[in-house]
This record gives sequence, structure tokens and C-alpha cells, in this order.
Amino acid sequence: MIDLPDTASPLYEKVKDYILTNIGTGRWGKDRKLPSENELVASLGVSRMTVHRALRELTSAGFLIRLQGVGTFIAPPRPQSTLIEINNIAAEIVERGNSHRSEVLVLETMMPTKELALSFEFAKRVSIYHSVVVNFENDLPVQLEERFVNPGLIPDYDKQDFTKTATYDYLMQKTPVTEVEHIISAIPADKEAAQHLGIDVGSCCLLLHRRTWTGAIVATISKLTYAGSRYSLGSRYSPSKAS
Amino acid sequence: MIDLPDTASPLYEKVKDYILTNIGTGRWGKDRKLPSENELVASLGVSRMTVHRALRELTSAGFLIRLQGVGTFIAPPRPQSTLIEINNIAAEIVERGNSHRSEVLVLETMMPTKELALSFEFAKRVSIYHSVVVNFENDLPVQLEERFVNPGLIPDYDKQDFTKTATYDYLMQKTPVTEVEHIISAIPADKEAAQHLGIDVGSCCLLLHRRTWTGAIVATISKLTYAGSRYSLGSRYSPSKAS
DNA sequence: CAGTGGTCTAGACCACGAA
DNA sequence: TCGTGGTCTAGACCACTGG
Repeated sequence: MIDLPDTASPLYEKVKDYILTNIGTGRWGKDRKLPSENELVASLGVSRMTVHRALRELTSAGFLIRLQGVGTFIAPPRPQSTLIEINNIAAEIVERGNSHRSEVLVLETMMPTKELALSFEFAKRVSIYHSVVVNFENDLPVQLEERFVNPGLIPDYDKQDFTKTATYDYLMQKTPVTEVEHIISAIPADKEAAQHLGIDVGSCCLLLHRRTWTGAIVATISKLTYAGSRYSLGSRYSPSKAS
Repeated sequence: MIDLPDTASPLYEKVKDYILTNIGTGRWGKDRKLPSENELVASLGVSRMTVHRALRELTSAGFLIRLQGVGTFIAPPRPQSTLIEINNIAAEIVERGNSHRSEVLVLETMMPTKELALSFEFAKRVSIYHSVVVNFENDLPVQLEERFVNPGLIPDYDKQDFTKTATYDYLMQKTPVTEVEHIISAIPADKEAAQHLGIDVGSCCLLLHRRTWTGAIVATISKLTYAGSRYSLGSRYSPSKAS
């Protein structure tokens, strides 16, 4: 039986510290396999729920990997991925010291096409909100923004004045986003985009496709078209953490 | 008594979805106060541990704020920015179940142009490493990767076999990246890109410009050109899983 | 004081992987 | 089949807040 320190912190925190210390000193370093939950229960004299919580939190923090039916292992060094930050376009333009203005071309309810209904993962056909807005930087159109919005989550979307509040701001205020999907591609401008952005048909555009979720429900689907010559998505990012 | 959906997901996930949906639809929006744990236990017909776990996870994800002795509240809206994850292209291709191969076109030391030296923030003119690699997905060229590498940080870059190890992997291994800058734009393919990617001159390409830092020193500068019709940068990201 | 969230337990059933 | 982790419950005690 191993004694945990007699401090004021919760038991599961002590268990976490105990495990992290043993990882650090390499005690389980041989095959990187930890004792099973039941073994920890026996050796530490705490309940399984407490051990489990400690292991679960260390797993979600990236220190451990758990496989049902197999065991718990020390996670390999962190995966190599890089994050890009995408900002609200209105805020971004203002931050650069330029003036932002938007024109609302469409704001309506509509029946989704079959493809859209599929993207929303709707079981039934229900009507959705649809908006098309052009965003200007110093009176030059830089982004054409087409949005489809789930009325179940954001009921009054069609009654807003989006020349005053940016669509993005309004949506973020109204519903928490739990997941975001982005797809970025480069496409030639079609007739509509060319017209609204004031560029030639066929010239290069950035297309940013975005879906957002609230819980298991698709909240919004957006198609953001940027005039390629006038706009770049940029970001500088510091992978902060460790602990 | 409220019915939770009859899906395969764990109960606490259903409770989380239920709560997020109710936040989204503004049911508790008045004073932003949620029902107490015991009220949720009663109305959902699950145990308090399960409700508590759902609330705890939503709290650590930043959606809720809990005060002992007071109650649970909806957190104020989070800062409005969205992150896109950019993965190592080789890993990404393999993960999709396709085959990856690369051809090294150039691997040399060179004197930087004035512009490059400026980007590296060099005080003096020193030579740097330069590589050009084409990445193939199922024998179709999808990315042209031009890299400039600071020899002070990565001494033996020019002696590696980048058909075996991806440049990205090698660099991540050799030096810790503390900061990354990305700029994404859409450009028409120039002659060189068109030739190596096997596309027409002038067709749309995604251009990803990247600089990485180790501390205050610029480690690498990369120019990644993607054939627009063949490749999209995509990602699905959960804010809840970060930080 | 009553009500809130925070923690902890003992015991149970399940899905999965390996022998 | 057995051991693993994943989930869930009922009940308990605690610390904290407010009236």
C-alpha cells in the first residue's frame, strides 16, 4: 500500500500527481505500460472511480493513451500539427486600421436543397435562414459571405440588421460553438462572385467552407469567398502550453 | 421528465448535448443560470454523478461557470477566433489511406536574396539551405514545397534524404517551434508550379506561406503551393479539446 | 439554516481485445 | 474466457454561499 501525500488537494489530484511523478522518473518506462485501474485501486487504497477520473483527465490532457481491453500507456511525444487562427473579418479589418462596411444582398428563409439538408444532417425538410453579405475594406469588396443558419438554434437571424452587427458576432453571441470544420480551397471566380467582388470571372479566389456545431447539431454552414488578389488569411500563433 | 435521444453515445454526452442545445436556444438565457444538479437529476432521470460529469466537462471547456454554494451559469461569449489545424502533408495523405511519395528537386546551400535575408531578420548575409520538393498523393503531384532553412538552428539539413523522411518531420524533430506565422492566399500558377504540379499556367492554386520561429530566431521559411483542383486544406476542430 | 457544487465510495454492467 | 477500460447508479459527506 502506497501513501499519498497528506495535503488539502482532492484525492484524484494526488493520484494524478503520483502517476505523473512515476512517468517522469521513468518507473513505468520500460514498455510504457501503466498498472491497471484495479492494481492502482489496490496499491493506492482509493476507489476505482477516483483512479478512473485521474486517468481520464491525464488522458484528455495528452499524457496517456488508453485502450479498452488492452491497458493504459504513456503517450508518445506530442503530435505534429499546426494551428491557424481565423478571425472575424470585420474585426480584422478594423484592427488593421481600415474601415469596414457591409452590404446585405439577401436575408431570407428558404427551403434547403437536398445537398444542404444533408449537410445540416436534417431528418426532415425544414426551412432555414439564408444570408448573402459583401464585406468591404476601405470601400473595396474583399469577401462574399453566404450563410445558411439553423433556425432551431438561432431563431431570429432573419430579423437582424447585419450592416450594424457582423453576422459572425451575432452568431457567436447566440449559440456556443463546440466544433468547427473548415475546408480551404482555391477556385476560379464564378459569375456571381466576380460581379459582387468586382473582379474578372475566372480569376483566383480563396474559398473557405465552414460548418459549426452546437453539441451534435449543425448550427451554421458558410461559404466565404475572398478575392484572391486582395485578401489573404494570415495568422501568427504560439503553441503555448506544456505542464 | 425529459427524454434524451436514444443514440449509442454515453449518457453524459447526451446530457452535455441537451445542455448545449438549451443554451443555444436561449431557454436559460434570462439570467444565464442553469437548473441545479439536483433539478437536472430529477428532470432527466439520471444520477447526479452523470449530471455532474457533464457539467464539469462543459465547465472545463469554457461554456459554463460554476460557483460552489451559488449555482451554474452560462459563461460569457468566448473571444471570437477560430483555429484551423494544418497537418503534415505526408501524414495527412497516409491517414486518408493513400500513398505518399516525394521527389527532391533541389537541395543546396545558397546566398539569400535581399528579400529573404530580410524575412529571416538576418543582420549579415550568410548562406542558407534551400530545398524544393514535390509531394505526390497516389502518384499525382499535389504540393510543391519550397523551403529555406536557417543553418544556425538546423546544421545538417542539406545532408538528409527527404524521400525517406518528410522535411516537416525532420525539422520538428530538430528544433522546437515556439511560433508559427501563416499566410494563405490564392494565386494563379506560375510556369514553375504549373510544370511540377502538372497543371495549366494560370490555374488556381492555394499558396501557404509559413515562417517558424525558435525563440526569437526565424528557423524556416516555406512556400507551399497546392494544386487548387486537387487539394483542400481541411480540418475539424473542437475548441473544447484545446487548452 | 437550506441549497449549492465538489468529492468519494462500493458495486454493478457493458464492450472490447487477447489468449 | 478473462482482464481491460468505459459507464452508471445510489448514497454519502464536505465546504461554501445566501438569506
